Amino acid sequence: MKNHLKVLRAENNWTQAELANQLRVSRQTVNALETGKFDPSLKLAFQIARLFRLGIEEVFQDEKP
Amino acid sequence: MKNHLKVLRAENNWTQAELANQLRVSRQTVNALETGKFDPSLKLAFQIARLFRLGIEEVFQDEKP
DNA sequence: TTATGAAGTCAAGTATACTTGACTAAATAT
DNA sequence: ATATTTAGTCAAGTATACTTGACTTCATAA
Repeated sequence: MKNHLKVLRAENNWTQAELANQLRVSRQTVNALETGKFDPSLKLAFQIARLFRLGIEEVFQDEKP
Repeated sequence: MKNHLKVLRAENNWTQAELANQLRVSRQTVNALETGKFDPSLKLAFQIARLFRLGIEEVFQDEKP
């Protein structure tokens, strides 16, 4: 699963900690998502898409569908 | 998180086992999703949306956004 | 009536998402 | 030169997604 989180965050000039606060997850979770350690839950994916006012498919893309 | 899985499956006249096979998950997982026991992973949500040729937001809806 | 298929559920186990706390390294500010 | 901020990472723990195997109940078929 690919995501554009790092780019979207950069566009908003947010630190990982600031993004984490808005999503109500830990800074380490944001870092792990950006560095591809794991994929978010569906719930968190919804929150992220909502925050950036995008569709889930715009933020996340299935690599091997 | 709400989902329309049961309706979508019914529209296709599939059993839970048949749907599970296509999604490559267990029958119990499909049942648990339909009966609201838990939400799918983002990966599985993508697979489900893909199978029914819908967007993720059309199949799943965040209850308390 | 008996058998079979489908849905629902439970227990116990494994895998993955997410947490807290701590530490390093690099960049930036003082 | 020193202090602070940010990103990245690790370990250990908790929460949730998903598995297998078994069992019950209901509906329909033989």
